[in-house]
Amino acid sequence: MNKVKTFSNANVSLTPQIFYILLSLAIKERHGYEIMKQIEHDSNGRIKLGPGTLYGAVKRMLEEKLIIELDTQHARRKYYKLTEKGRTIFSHELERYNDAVELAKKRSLFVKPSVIKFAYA
Amino acid sequence: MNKVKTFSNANVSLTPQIFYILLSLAIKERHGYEIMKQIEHDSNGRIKLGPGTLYGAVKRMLEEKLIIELDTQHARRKYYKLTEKGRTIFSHELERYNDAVELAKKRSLFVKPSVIKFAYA
DNA sequence: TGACAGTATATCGTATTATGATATAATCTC
DNA sequence: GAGATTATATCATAATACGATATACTGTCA
Repeated sequence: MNKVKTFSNANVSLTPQIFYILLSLAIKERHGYEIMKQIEHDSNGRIKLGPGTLYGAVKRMLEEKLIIELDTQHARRKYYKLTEKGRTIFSHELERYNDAVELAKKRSLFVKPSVIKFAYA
Repeated sequence: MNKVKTFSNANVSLTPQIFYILLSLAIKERHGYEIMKQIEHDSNGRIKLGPGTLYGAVKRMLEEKLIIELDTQHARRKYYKLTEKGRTIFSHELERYNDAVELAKKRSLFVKPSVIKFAYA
C-alpha cells in the first residue's frame, strides 16, 4: 500500500545503498555508471552495486524526488542531481551515523581501525 | 540459494536494524523486548523495531552465530549475547560509519546538527 | 578493421529483509 | 481483578537487493 516506506516511515534510516548514492551525488551530478564507481571508491570497496540495485534504487529515488534527472545533450548518459529534499535526508542520515559513532565511542566500543587499509584512499 | 547474504556477501554492510541490535548487545546481554527498547533509546527514537522485525532478525543472527542464546532460569525471557564474530562484524560496521562521517566532513557535507534534539540523551 | 575490454543503461526473476497485524500469556499496579 | 505493560512468536505482505541477462556504444591497439 505505502509506496514510500523507505523514506517516510517511522524508521528514519536509509539502507547503506541509498546512503552512498546520496553521498556520491552530494558533490556533483553524475550518471548511473559513475555513481557505481564512486560508491565503490567512497565506501573503500565495501559497497559494490550491480545494475539491478542501482537502477532500481534510482527509480525509487526519482519517484521520491530525492534526485532529479538532468536534461542534457547526452543521448547515452543520464545525469542525476540531488534535490533539496535529497540533501536534507542525506544530512539526517549522516547525523544518525555520527550519533551512532559518538555513542559507541562513549561506550568504549570503538576500536581504533588498523592503519593498513584498502588501496582506495 | 545463499542463505547468508546479509553477513557474508560482497557488500560488507549491515542494515540499520541489525546494526542497532548488535550495538544494544555490545554492552551486555539482553532479552528481546529489552533490545527493542534499547534500540529506540540508542537511535534517539529514529529506529523502532516491531516484533516481526526483531524476532526475524534475531533468528537470522542466531543462525549466523552473531549472537547466542543464554540458558537462564527464566522461562519467560530469552537472553541473547554477542559472540566474538558478532563483535567483529559490529566493529567493522562501526568503522564504515566512521569512515563515511569522516569523508563527509572532508567534503564539507557534514552540517552541525541543531542543539535541540529528542529527549532521549 | 576488427576484436576485445570497458562503458552505459535497462529489465527480469528471485532472494532477502522489514513490517504491521495478530495471537497468546505473564506480570505489574492500583 | 481490571487494565496497562511486558514478552515472545508467527503470518502474510511489502520493500529492497541482487545476479543474470540483454543491448549497444566507445576506446584502443594490433
